[in-house]
This record gives sequence, structure tokens and C-alpha cells, in this order.
Amino acid sequence: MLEVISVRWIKFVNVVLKDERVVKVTFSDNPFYENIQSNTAKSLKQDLERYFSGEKVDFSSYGVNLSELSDFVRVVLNEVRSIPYGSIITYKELAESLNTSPRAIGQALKRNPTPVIIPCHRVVAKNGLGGFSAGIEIKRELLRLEGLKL
DNA sequence: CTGCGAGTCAAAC
DNA sequence: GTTTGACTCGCAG
Repeated sequence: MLEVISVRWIKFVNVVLKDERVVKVTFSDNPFYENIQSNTAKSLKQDLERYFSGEKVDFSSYGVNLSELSDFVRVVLNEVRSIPYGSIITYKELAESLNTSPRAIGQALKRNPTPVIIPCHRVVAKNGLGGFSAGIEIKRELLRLEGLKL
């Protein structure tokens, strides 16, 4: 069962669900054709709309499908999911808590298929912003939504 | 301030 | 095997 959510923001944010688990999040200039059936998808759409209008929303209760990723990436992304709304951590700090290196963390984050749901934008460089697979301006705006500025 | 080299480690080639 | 980063640190100019 495949479902699609598309909500308007500075760009359209498109979320693809498979069997009520998030498999992919993308950003685009035009909306995706929606297909919303399950209660999970309905509730997620509402949560996304609330989040992008500036409300504090926690996505950690939604299921995510990470089966195509390596073990290392899964471990990193799981750790990232525990970062609370409105707070940030550096690549270095994440690396230290997982006994690896900042660059390896960056590699793993780049492979995050579901930005926002897995809040990889809350991981920043020690001095500055770091990068973002969907574009650095998206990351900056996500942080601003959560009341942070860099 | 800016630039460069080295350390680091998973992924990609 | 070698190269390449969503990084960081230290040390020159």
C-alpha cells in the first residue's frame, strides 16, 4: 500500500509512505499527486501542516523504513531521531557519542532518505551550518522554524 | 581574518 | 587497493 502526502511550504514537501511507514521525503517546486487513505497518513499530513506553520511537533512516533541502508547509517539516523525539537548537536558531538568521526557522520546523514521525519537538520557543523542533501537553504529554514538561527 | 595539511572513517570507485 | 566527503584541529601567513 503506497500513499503520498504533499504539503505546501517554501517548497512542496512530499512524503511517501509504504504500508504506513515513511520511506522517502522530497522537496519540489510542484506538488505531488496525493494519495491519502490510512489514518496514519491523515494524521501525518496534519502534523506536517502544523509543523510547517511553526508549531512544535514531534515526528518520532511515525515508523520509518530504513531497510535499504547500511547498519552504520541506521545507527546514526536512530541517534538523530532522539534529538528533541528546537535543539541542535554538532557532527563532532554525534561522532563522539558513537565512537566514530565527524566525516563519517556527514556521510551517513547525507543518505537520510527522510529529512524532517528524521531531523538531520538538527546536526550542524561546529562553526557554521554544515550541509544538507536537499539544499542548505532548506536546512536554514527548518532551523528557523524551530526558533534557531545560525 | 584566510589558507593549508593532517587526522579521521564509512562509502564509493 | 585509492579517493572522497553535509568535519575538525592546528599552525602558519
